[in-house]
Amino acid sequence: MNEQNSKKVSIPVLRRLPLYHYFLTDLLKNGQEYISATVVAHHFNFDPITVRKDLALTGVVGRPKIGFEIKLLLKEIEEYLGWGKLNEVVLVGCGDLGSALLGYEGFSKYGLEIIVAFDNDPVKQGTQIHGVKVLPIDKIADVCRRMRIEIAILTVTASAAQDVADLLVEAGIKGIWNFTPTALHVPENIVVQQQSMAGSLAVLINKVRSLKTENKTVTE
Amino acid sequence: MNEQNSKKVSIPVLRRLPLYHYFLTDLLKNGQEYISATVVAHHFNFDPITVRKDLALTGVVGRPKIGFEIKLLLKEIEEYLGWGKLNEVVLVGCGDLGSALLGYEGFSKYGLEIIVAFDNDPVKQGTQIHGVKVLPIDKIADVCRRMRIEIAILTVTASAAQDVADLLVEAGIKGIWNFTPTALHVPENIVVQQQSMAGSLAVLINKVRSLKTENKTVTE
DNA sequence: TAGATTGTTAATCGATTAACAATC
DNA sequence: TAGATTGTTAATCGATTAACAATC
Repeated sequence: MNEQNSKKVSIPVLRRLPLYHYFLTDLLKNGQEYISATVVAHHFNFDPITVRKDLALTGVVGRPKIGFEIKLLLKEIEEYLGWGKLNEVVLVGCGDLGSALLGYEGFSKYGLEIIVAFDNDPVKQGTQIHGVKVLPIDKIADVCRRMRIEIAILTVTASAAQDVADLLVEAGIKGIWNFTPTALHVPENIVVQQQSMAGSLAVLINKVRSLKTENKTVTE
Repeated sequence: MNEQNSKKVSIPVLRRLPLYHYFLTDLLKNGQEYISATVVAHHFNFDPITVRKDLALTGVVGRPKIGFEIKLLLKEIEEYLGWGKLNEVVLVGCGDLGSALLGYEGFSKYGLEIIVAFDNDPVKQGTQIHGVKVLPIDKIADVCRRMRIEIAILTVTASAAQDVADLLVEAGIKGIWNFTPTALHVPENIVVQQQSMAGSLAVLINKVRSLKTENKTVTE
């Protein structure tokens, strides 16, 4: 029944599904029961066909003229993205950004729970930030192995990034969400997800700029 | 000479160029003068052809067997991405995430300067966070128009997002970097860049998972 | 019934990867 | 000179968009 897990999934789809989920949750809260792909598409300014194909991946069958059952859709999106079983992760580096992520309420909605944080500042060690306990860095291997943690969020300084990544790999981590600008070198069977602030910004600046030249060309 | 600005630029390239820039800056600091696309590719685990094509966009000509002049490459990447003229932006919403971004040192390196922040909390108004002055929300239109601000970073709560976006559009903003999970509705000539934390996380979780099933299939 | 919406197969578009001659 | 690396044209791959019959 859940055969689609074995098929390769496209990255753009993985990015869109959480957006749908957030939107549908809101609709359900307001008492709505059904939604058409057309309406979802319009809300996000996506192509309707794209949305229909995305929703088809979840296996939920829609009814012509009526649309998809929201409740079912939410359940299957969660299943598809693996939010069913809470993903327990750790965070390393409790600076400004790390602290902000510890308090980011979106995560719990998205099947993610930060169960412990690490920092090398003795002042922070033993305290709690947004309800998450902070431990010394040298406890990483012990904690991660014992709790079978697979994913770590990396928010240390750029210069410490590679060293900490090495520790995480050593501790059995399988995926690192890298918020530092440092390119990490890890073994082949470890996944690094680069969260490049500068990259996103570059895209935005470019779009705004081409918007302006566009207006110059199209004169009407 | 700078004819490439009129051509459409691919988004993946825009995301990779800042990564190269960061790496090359480091090399230059260490006294290196030339770099080959092959070495850059190896550092980021990219295909060498991809890097060569990306670098070709800047217009810098490499020398076979030697590579590209780093100094020149940095200059042209900055030119290409529009980092020459500092991009002055504002930030709205000084919660945990907003405050963290106000202190994010990476931005200044990337041609971006947050010149003022806004928040509706009277306690924060008039103070400075990481050296950036915090003003009341109702000053947005005034400040943005006077300083000809084009880009805003949105880090308010999900429920306030659309209202603040309306204010920003009214104030003449052309691009919004949206860190909230709310889908913004704006006029056609306004660009919204969605920073979806949940999306990135979904991608990472999926990769880690397919890694495991892969290992199960390939038995050796 | 009529018409909007679904599900699916085909066509387009764009990015990545491959191939190879040119060059220092 | 020999060989690594560049620059460029062609082939592959995958995602988005288009077309259309099926259906409630």
